[in-house]
Amino acid sequence: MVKYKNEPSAAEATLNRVFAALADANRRQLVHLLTEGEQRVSDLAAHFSMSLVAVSKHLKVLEAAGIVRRRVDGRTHYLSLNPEQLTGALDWIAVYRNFWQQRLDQLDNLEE
Amino acid sequence: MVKYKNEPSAAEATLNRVFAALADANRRQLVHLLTEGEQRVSDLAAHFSMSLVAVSKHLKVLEAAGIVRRRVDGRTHYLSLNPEQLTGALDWIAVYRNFWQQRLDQLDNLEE
DNA sequence: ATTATATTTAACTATATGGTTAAATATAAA
DNA sequence: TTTATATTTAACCATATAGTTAAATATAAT
Repeated sequence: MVKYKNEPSAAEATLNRVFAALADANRRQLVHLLTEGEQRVSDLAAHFSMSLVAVSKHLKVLEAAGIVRRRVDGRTHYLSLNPEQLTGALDWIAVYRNFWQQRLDQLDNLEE
Repeated sequence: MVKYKNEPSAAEATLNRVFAALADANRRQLVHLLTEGEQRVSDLAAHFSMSLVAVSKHLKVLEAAGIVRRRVDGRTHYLSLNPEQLTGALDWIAVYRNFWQQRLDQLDNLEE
């Protein structure tokens, strides 16, 4: 019997952070806003009813997950999207979402 | 200026739950184990070092997110995968992961 | 040098999460 | 009917999360 929870690999820790970052609608909205390009913290915060400090914290969560990047110019912080970081999460989900479809495809191949 | 956080729609609440459910490596492992087919709580728990009660709670989180389904037969609960529930999360990520690639594709189309 | 702007950090609160052990519930077997 | 099995619920603990306001830091403008 193989048991798990041995070592949480770096890849697993990254998946944890990426999925957790996306589990909040405000953060997903931040990702959406950043498709318009690089933006300042206060520009982003203007779209929300919560405080700028709260938005700043959400951006840190996205940054720690590697989903957004920060460029600092003087007192101003510019945030931008790093979409490649979503690849691991996308691939993980795709495997299991497509699970039954893959099985059906395999059956089709056997019948050919 | 359009502000958000007006009403958390049912679709957003579902995405919140699905992403949050996937943000834990033990739960992702449960999903993986369930690709082998319907299994009992105690069968699943045997793969982990944590208690059966803890596994039972993780299964509830996956069930609340709609990722797994439960069939009760007497005292035994059989859990199975509901992969279609991952579609919304997959689609959400795909939009943003493909964001730059789509932009590049659009540029390619203009050059043709 | 003073003031205003951009943002983070600190301190705090409330609630959620992930785990535990003990007890309860439901069903099956002896 | 007594006992064993399968699982959940309850009560609890420690840590994490999401928000707040106030203070600190860094930089730019007057």
